[in-house]
Amino acid sequence: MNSPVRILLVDDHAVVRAGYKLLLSQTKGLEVIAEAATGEEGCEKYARHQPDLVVMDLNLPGFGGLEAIRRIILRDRQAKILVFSIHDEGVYVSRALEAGALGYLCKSSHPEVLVEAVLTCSRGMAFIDPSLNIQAPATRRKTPPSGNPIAALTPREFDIFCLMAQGHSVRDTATALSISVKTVGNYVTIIKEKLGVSTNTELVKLAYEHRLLTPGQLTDDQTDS
Amino acid sequence: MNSPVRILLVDDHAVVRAGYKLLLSQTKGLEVIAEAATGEEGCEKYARHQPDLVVMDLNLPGFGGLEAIRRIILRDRQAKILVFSIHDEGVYVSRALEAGALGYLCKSSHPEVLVEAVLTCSRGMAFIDPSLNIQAPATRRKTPPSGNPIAALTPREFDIFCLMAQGHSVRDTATALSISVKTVGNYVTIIKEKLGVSTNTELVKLAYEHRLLTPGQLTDDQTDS
DNA sequence: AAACCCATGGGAGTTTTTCCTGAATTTGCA
DNA sequence: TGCAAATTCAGGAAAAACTCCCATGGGTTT
Repeated sequence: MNSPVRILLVDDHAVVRAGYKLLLSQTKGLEVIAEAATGEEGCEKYARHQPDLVVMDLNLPGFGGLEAIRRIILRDRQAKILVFSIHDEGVYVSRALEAGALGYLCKSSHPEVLVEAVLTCSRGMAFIDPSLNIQAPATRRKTPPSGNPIAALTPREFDIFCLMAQGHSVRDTATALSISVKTVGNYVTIIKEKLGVSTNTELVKLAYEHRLLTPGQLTDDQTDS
Repeated sequence: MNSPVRILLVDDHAVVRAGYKLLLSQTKGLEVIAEAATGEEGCEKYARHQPDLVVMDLNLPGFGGLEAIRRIILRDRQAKILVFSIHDEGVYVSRALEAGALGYLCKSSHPEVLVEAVLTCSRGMAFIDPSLNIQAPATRRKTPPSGNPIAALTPREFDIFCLMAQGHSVRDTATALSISVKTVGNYVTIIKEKLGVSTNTELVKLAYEHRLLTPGQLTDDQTDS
């Protein structure tokens, strides 16, 4: 505990970042040395500051958090990344670990758990929020298949599935990921086949059914008058 | 400024609440006296503590933030509610104001803006994040004709919207309605324009957001990996 | 090293969408 | 009642997206 743990915060909500920063700085030995709002910025700041730990949201503009994790890991196999997402779905947890994350927390976790997770991960140990009763996936970089067809998607397919399910067009998705429209088109075809659907709209349905997306809060007072 | 502003925080993410709490307590004169994680709890805590100001997320389990706002306002016409959401779309802003909110902020706003908004609203004045370049200040508790765009659809358009939103293809929809594929295609284009979206997938999203569809029960195991 | 999986995209043909146009029918209302 | 506006329906042409098939290169596995 001589030198503090230098942390990079990646989250697209400025206020939320500010809150975490305060929260973390409550614990001595932790220091937020940089912040980023997008995946791109996160990668860049990682390279620049070489933090001891990254606390990363998954839902980021541009290429998402998963891709950011992959890119960081690509540069630094030893990077310690703690995912801090609003999603408590198992799929996301396994995807994040698969991408190279060391820990996974949910934003609805208890604040003390955040600190605990940060400390644990900073020592290079995995930490998954126990309240997310996810059976320990053990080592990172494992992809055991399961009954859920979504789990059968490759990492890249999953990225594209997420973007498409959020309502993006093939073109937008391609732009966001900086790859060819053709590639995305081909992926979408394969994804639909793997998931057993025939339209893009069914993809979105599936995402909601599997709680990868959750309906917002626009309550509807019928035909307002 | 003799007595501090007593604040009720409503947000379903515990860590996020903890962050806000710290952030707000940085400013003297502000005091978070209660927290709630759901709409129900928010209403209950409001009644119990009679805070000077409510900082409310919209995305809440149970009945959403909007409904919570309505219920609080129903009990206390003078309640001061500052919405603090991740959404920066105008629809959400007008919905919130319509429900009775006094202010609207986005989580990606600058942290200083949060404090400013809290102070402003606590004095009973409206505050809408300027960076959300929203035009309508709209006196609160007014019901502007805006309403939801889905209500603007003609009956036939609505039929087609529903079918498409359920994941059907244009072809299937045409078959189901015994009209030409061309006709349905044209409708879909118009519907998308009316609803302000550009892809079919966004149509499905919209249907879920407006609770025209709700995620059903998962049939397959959701505990993957 | 041979065999695979994965990510990436080109080619080409098919299908869907978009945009523009025009018709028949219904509706609103003055 | 009558006429304008709105609604429903659909064709054609060009643009976009979708499919299917194939090829390359980098990793892993065996």
